[in-house]
Amino acid sequence: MNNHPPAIFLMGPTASGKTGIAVELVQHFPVELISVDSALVFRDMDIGTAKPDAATLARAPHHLIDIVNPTEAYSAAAFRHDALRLMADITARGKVPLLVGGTMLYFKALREGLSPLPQADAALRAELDAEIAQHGIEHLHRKLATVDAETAARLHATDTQRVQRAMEVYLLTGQPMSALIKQSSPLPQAGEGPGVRDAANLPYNIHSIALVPSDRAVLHQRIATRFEDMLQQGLLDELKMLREKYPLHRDMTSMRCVGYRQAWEYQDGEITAAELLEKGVAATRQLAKRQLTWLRGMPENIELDCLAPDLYARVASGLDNWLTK
RNA sequence: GGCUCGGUAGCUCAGUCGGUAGAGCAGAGGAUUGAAAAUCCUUGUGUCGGUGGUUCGAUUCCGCCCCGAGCCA
Repeated sequence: MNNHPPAIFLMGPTASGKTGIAVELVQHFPVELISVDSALVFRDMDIGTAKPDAATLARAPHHLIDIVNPTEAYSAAAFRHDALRLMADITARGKVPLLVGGTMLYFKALREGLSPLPQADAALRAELDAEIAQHGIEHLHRKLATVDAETAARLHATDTQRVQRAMEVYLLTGQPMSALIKQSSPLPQAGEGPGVRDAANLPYNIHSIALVPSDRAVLHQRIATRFEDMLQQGLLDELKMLREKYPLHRDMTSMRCVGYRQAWEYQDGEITAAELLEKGVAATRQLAKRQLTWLRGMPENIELDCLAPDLYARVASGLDNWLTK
């Protein structure tokens, strides 16, 4: 091992029970929680994001929850910055940072680092949006190919978000994104083990736990029940309140969140109540699937079945062994 | 009880002028560098309701039966 301080990752798909485990851990271990969740960052978005309630948060405070308005943008880079600062603070207090959440890109950005690319530029994105609306994304992809053939080849011509981002990077820096990435190369080279990677990019010893369901159908059932509960708890009222309180637009990041997007479509009369339920549940299942795909590609994880009745005991004993080692 | 229209992939449906069928959605797998709960890629064998008949060959035409919806009694 090395002399780096300890930190814990607790990852899992939506509805896998991460929060419950984290809240329990905080009462038995000297840990402080950092949320790794791109939706929990938004203030006033509580029901649809399954945010822990006030009583739970009082008992088990989470960093990086309720830190931006739904009209604002957050990002993987902002997360990495915030998380590194918090991890240092927590460590200085003699506690162990416990990073819990389901936004796997954030975990990856934290663990492996990010290339020094420019941050998003709202004005430029608006210009590119207009160009895409007028000429189509394939046109922008062809344009990208003339200035950054390598990135254009890597990206599918219909991947609006990535093609636009690659063009944004080029226009902001005058250099192709592919070249900028190579210059910095913070990502691990072939042959490097995870230990080397961690040490190089994240100066902590990581105990990384992945909660994965042994039976997908059971997770799907949980997801359906949970979405029904959200509707009962007033997801639609919450969205109504949000739309009154903030100048929201449906293509803002916050309003693309699972549940809110479908609720918005319902409120605008585009889908029926039955479709809202069906689409909301399906979108949540698809989110869980993508999260599980990420986890499969992270071999350094300790995998535990999130459906196991003694899940907390398993997590706790593993943690106990690791911390006292 | 009579008439009409339906019964095709998990769901909603298209289609085959007779040569055993295909879309959307869902599902599954994958990608993932400042929007990531985003964005995108790949993936469709199912007694074509059942059973007889006509035919070289029926999911397709005909008869009967079953199920559903509607109308008339």
